[in-house]
Amino acid sequence: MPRPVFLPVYRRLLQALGPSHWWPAESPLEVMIGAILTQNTSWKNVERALSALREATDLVPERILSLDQDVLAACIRSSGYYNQKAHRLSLFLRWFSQFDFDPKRLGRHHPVGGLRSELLSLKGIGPETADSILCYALGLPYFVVDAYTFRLVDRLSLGAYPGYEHLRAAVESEFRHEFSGDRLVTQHLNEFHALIVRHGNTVCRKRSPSCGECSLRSRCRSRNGL
DNA sequence: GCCCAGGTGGGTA
DNA sequence: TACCCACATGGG
Repeated sequence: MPRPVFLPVYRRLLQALGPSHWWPAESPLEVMIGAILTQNTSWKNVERALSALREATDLVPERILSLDQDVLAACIRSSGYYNQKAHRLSLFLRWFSQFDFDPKRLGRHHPVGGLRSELLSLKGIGPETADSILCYALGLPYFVVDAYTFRLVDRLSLGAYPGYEHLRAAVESEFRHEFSGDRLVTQHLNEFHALIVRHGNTVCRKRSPSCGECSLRSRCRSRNGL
């Protein structure tokens, strides 16, 4: 096993920011819906959309599916790309209905790795959305790579990872080696992604020559945070 | 007015 | 494989 590069960053972020208790949602289904709505969109706008959708349907999946497409789109308008996302959300929920909207049943049904492939086969579910669902809704050991993660790897010169899957595999491999058991690995992968997002969109958002708040200060400089 | 935000899919060379 | 573009709102 080569020298770890992500674990030191993880520990510094955790020490600087404290635990995250992610994902910000009340149920696995809400995590799944939020994961679709937050595609290329700020979380603030997603919260508005979730509130409107909750108002209209109580986030009961059958009720969401019973809405007309244009009504659903109107509910989630604030999250942007509302026509596209209304369609994606319907496709996803229709697929999820075969498991009676039961996350546990969904987790049990598939062999290792099979569930991820099946999620990726759904229109509108790409790698980041799939891994968000796997990690934060289902509690499975997958690391979520996002724009912040690529930026962090770049700013801190953590190495060359050509593409999403390479970076995900590298982080997961390091964490699997460090922590034992899926439960613990999941917990730390969950926390690492959460810390990266929190660091990216709060602490280091401002255009400053260094980040005085976190332990990445010496290298933490960029157009946009990290 | 301009840039960006916890992406994804489709088209073209 | 590597780019390009559409999709769209709301905040700084």
